[in-house]
Amino acid sequence: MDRYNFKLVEDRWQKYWSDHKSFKSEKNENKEKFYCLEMFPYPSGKIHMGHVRNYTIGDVLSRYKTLKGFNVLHPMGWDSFGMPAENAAKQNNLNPKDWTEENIKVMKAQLKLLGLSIDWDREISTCSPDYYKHQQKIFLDLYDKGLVYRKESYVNWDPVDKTVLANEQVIDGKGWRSGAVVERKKLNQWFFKISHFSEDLLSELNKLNSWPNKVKIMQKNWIGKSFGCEIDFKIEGSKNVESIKCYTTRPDTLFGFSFLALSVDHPLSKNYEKNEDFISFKNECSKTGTTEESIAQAIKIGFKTGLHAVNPLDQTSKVPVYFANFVLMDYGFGAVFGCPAHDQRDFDFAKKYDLKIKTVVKPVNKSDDYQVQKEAYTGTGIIINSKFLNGLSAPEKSIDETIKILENKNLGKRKTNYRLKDWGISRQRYWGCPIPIAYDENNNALKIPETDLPVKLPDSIELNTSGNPLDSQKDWKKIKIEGKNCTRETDTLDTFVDSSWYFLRFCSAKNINKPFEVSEIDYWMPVDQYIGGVEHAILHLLYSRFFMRAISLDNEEIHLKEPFKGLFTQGMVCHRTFKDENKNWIYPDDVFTEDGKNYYQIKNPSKKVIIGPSESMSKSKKNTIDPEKIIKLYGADAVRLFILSDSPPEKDIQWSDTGISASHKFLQKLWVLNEKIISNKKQFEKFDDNLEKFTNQIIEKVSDDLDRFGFNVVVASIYKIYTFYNRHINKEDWGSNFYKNYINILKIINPIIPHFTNECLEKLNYSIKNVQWPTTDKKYLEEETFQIVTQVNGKKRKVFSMNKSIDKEKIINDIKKDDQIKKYLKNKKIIKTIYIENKLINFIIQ
RNA sequence: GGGCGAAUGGCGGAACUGGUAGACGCGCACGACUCAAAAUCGUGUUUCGCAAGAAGUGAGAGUUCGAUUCUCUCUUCGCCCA
Repeated sequence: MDRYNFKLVEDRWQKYWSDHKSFKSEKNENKEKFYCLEMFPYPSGKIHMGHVRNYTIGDVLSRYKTLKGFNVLHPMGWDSFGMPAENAAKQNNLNPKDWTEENIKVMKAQLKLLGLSIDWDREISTCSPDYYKHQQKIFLDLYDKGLVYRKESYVNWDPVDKTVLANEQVIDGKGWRSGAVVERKKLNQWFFKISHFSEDLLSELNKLNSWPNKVKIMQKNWIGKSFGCEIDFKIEGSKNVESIKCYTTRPDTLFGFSFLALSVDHPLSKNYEKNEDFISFKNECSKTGTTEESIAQAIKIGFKTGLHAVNPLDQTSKVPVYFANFVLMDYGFGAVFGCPAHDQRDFDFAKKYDLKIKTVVKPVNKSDDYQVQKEAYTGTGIIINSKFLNGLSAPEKSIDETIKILENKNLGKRKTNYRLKDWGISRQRYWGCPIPIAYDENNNALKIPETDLPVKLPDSIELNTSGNPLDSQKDWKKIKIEGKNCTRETDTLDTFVDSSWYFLRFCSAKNINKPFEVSEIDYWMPVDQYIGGVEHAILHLLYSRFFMRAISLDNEEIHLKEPFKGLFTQGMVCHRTFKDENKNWIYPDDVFTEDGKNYYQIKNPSKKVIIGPSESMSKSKKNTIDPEKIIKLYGADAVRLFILSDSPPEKDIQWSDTGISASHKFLQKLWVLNEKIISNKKQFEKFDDNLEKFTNQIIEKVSDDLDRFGFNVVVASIYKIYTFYNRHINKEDWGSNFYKNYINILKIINPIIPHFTNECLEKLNYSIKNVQWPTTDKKYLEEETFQIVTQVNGKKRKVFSMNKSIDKEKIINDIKKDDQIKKYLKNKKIIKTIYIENKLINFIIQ
């Protein structure tokens, strides 16, 4: 008997799949399709355990659906533009393209080691001109539809490196590389008008029944629909400004109005352009970053204009107008009315500049002379100190009432607002998709003619320049459009653009003329099951939903709004962390243990290791496990089995050495079982009912569990199957139905351990071509006997086995006569008998 | 601060619509094989109790014949937003 040689078996089947193009997918109108997609990876160098988990889940589902008779599309590609390539290239003096392509080669080989059922003929890479030329075409289409525009906007500026930073490169308000305090800088940038679809993106969330609720709620909050009021404030003290428009969600607190705050970019700032105090104030403001968080945390500062705003509900009340660093031009009208008593930010500002704090909402249980003290009161309550609004319950009634009054007096207008801002897509980087635009001498934007696409990135480039590398490419920048000398746009597209339509490209990955073929999209889209990390719950998914709408807008052929019908977000892979006595992180590979409790450094066995909590695997904490190493040690099937077992896929999983080795050992046991079964030469004649029943029931259970992503429970069933069959073959007669059932078992566990089961099936001379998921016979799914749980006053006392044919009266009478039950019923009056068919009986006694 | 979610043996977790809590795995214990160890196989394993039995799903209440499951309050933890 041979031991199971996973290396040999896995190599063999991977070669077989590759040679036979087993996972090649083609449109077939006669077959129901299933588009299974996992979020494609960034080619960072090596795959990590998160990828292993993500792609194993998708692979099991794809293989399951294939067996169920679906025409499955399961593609893979590379999200290959982005900063890491540019950074790596800078550090090692390489070309980002070479770095990226090398990584793709390595990672592709690693993915193949996992035995994934991917149609590699549809492989795409977003950094390839074959991909991004179509993206440039889509960009121009959206431009024509009016969904792309250019405006001045802030970026994070590193004043030392003289470069634009992404939000994640700003750490505690400082540049990640230089450590310099990041400033705000205004640049002309391109935007997608995602706000055009705000309402639709929000309301259609309801229809996504197969999305996790959590993700839908996150998107809803991100879009942030609010109902409020647009108010015109009369301005006194200025010759050229009569009024200022302002948006608020809390007009009901207008009587607590004590200042008007404007963004430094508010049109009114033009009047102060030459005021030196204002200029230095504006400079001060620019030292705050651009994220909402940094603005919220920054110390509130203001610049007093000397103007006054009149309270529309009380003309006698006039309050000062300030410019303030916490007001953004992007939200509302770049002006907010300050009500310090009921907004913490306004409260802080009022305290600092000694402004009036007037309480206008009191908690329900407080008296009318309630006063806000140390902090703003933002809860619900009753309106006070507000003349005709007094007594209204806030906010539910008061907001509506106030808006009505303002509208009647022509002082304001009801308005819906969205937090969702347009999507800024310009990036001042080299390694991204060039924006297909050029500018004429007057700085008018012109589209690059379609015949000139793709706008290719120059191959050789000096990356260690300050600012955007493309900007210093003098020759590349020059272009003639309609005979006019123009200069190319040197910004590239946000990499989120690349991933916003790749699922469409997979449908016609090799079409060189078009981004996609409509007939292919009609057949394959939408993605039936999308699988990925919850970290993309907002941006990537929202952008993709936007793209689908943008492409469908005014499109006669495509009318799809939602790209992903089903969504599944898997949990992270965690591992315990190790530190040495100096609190430096240590790799798990560099420690050892003998008792599983105390760990020591391999290089220094006398040094004890400090064990930290289990956290999601990350390079910075050095708690990563290299999948390739593990696959080589235990085999892909063992890794697949382990990564699916124990934890439900939506929750975090703990990586453990004992766990993976248990999976590996289990496969060895399963192999021994299979060898015993293969070597049997006996003929069996008696049909085995029990075997038939077990197998039918477990097939049904595994199907149900796979349908609801219960992979951990499926793995438990596999262990049960082993125990059952291992016992069963000790019997003299295995049953005439033995091999049929055993083959069905191999089929249902095939999605999880495909190499192993294919090998077993082949050894049984069973053709692995066109394998179908086994069907079950109802006859064997139901038991003729059932267990009836007998309770007395709700407490379990005894379990009886009964035949289903016996009627209720007889069952109750028989049970009452049972000695053990009699004990509890003796001298007691039965008040009530609760009988649940085939399940339970409960006697209620005094 | 707001939103969402979670809490079950020594550990990871199971329990579809309220109906036998602890499936399955890890760990542990005992036994078999072995000169011995590893590996492997077998048996057991919520707690208390010799037992009959009792208690038990983060804490406290509630609805119900019956609650891990439904409702309310609280505690702790996680994620997201600020």
